[in-house]
Amino acid sequence: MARFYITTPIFYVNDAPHVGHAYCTVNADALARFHRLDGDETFFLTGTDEHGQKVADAAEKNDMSPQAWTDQTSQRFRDAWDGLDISYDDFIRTTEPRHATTVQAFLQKIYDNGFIYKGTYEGLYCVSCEDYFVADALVDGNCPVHGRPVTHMAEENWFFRLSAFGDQLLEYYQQHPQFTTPDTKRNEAVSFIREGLKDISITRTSLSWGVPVPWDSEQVFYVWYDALVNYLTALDYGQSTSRMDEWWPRSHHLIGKEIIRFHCVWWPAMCLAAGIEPPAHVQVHGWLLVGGQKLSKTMAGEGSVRLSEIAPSALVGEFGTDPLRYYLLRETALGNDGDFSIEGIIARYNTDLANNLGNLVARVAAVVTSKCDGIGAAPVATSALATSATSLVAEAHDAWTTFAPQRALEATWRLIGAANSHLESHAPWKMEPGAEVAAVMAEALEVIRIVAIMIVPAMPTTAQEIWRRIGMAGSVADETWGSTSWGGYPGGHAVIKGEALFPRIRTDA
RNA sequence: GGGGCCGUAGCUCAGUGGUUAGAGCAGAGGACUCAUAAUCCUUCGGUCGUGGGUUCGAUCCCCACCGGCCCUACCA
Repeated sequence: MARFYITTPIFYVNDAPHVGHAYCTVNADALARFHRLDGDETFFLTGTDEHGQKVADAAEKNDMSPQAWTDQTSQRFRDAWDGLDISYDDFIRTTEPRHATTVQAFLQKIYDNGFIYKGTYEGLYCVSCEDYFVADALVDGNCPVHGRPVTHMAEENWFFRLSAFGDQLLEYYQQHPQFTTPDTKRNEAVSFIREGLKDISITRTSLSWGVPVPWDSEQVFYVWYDALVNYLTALDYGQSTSRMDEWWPRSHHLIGKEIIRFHCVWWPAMCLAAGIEPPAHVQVHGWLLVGGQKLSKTMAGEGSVRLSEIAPSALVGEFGTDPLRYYLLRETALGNDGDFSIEGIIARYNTDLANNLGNLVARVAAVVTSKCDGIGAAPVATSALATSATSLVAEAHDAWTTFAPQRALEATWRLIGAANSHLESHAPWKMEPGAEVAAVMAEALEVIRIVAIMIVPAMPTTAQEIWRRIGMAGSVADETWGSTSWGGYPGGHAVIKGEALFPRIRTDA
């Protein structure tokens, strides 16, 4: 049994869920749904990151306990994901007891292995940022963000001996060329390692909202060292080995490009230090940009649009869940930055969904109704359309398995185009009712059946509705990718002529 | 400051050391009328950021520059 374990980063609860979070999570979800469809046993993990000073402060400001605050803010992500049909198998919160247990077990192991030592952490600290800066990052000796003086701070912390892992990491990269994709991101990670790694402070004494260090009750783990471990918490690390054995070798982390260093350098080093294999694969994605602006809250944003303040629910309300999912998956190649715009969503919606897919389903249903008494027939075994379908299905499959939803959908839409073209060249609406028109429509219906299966990862609700309309029983999600083979449409079923799947959005107003 | 990524048709992007650089959308023309003024066919359109270099030959390799961006101890 093949397995597929996919994760998103856990999102910081102080942020409201926004389009950037949705982009990552929808991609992970589509990949998870594809692998389930393809017969893999699949485990899809997401969650929220809930420790750290900023969370503690926000809770205080809202006159709540940190736990109550995070209960509330974490829920916003679950709500957002419900609205986007995210099929996560587990939702982890770093404040859960199971997570503290795992973090402690994992870091205790690294400590026992001799890779953690006590040192003094000093640095230049900006009170406004609550953050440290290296001297080079300062502007005229002041904080680059606030332009205010920084203070020299020092505290005794526990350090992780990252410097000891440079060679091992490079070797790991060499032996696992697919560890980080795409290649450009892999190169970034490798060149960072080649520059030389410094030990890093992994604990803090100045706050209490964190996971306690098991061998030093005065300290808690710094949030990143707590957060990364979530990928193991969900596999019962430290409790039992069975889930680790099953899933960890098939792990895929989907992350944004800004956290490459944590996932592609620190995290594999920590795993090595703890005596486990690094994750199997880190897939890096880019950012959605609007007018060249990053989708982020920290943008100074002089008059710029801040898409980070657009809630996914607002877009779902306007365009629907499946169209938004489709747009996020189709518009941008995973790994590249992409443009985000309302105009872009509308363009995808109107051309791909309304004109191509929706209209195909509508015109086929109309002709079957008027010329075939509403009953579809089974397709012939071989034809030009069958040949295209077979090769496009293979192309889409290859794209999905290589983390390229954009290419997969592009291939899927070429098949939709082939069906529209097929109808044009045969003009069944000119034919008299009979075997000839039934045969033409049977091929079109077969393509629609295949497409319904192919879009399950991207648009699960639409897939099911199309499935129903061509008279298929049961749930399309229970099909397998293998059932996209030509010839599966049984014939003899009533085809349903329904409302437009995707009513065109008028923009001329 | 250091490291890295990117800059290809109006727009969004593919792409390769070698005859005429591709796709989708937008635009133009035609066909059709089953369908959501949808669809199908054809077509216009690029000195591949700038300047050098390597090469028989570069959009693709090297260097510099310009422009956009990411990382440089907690927001995809």
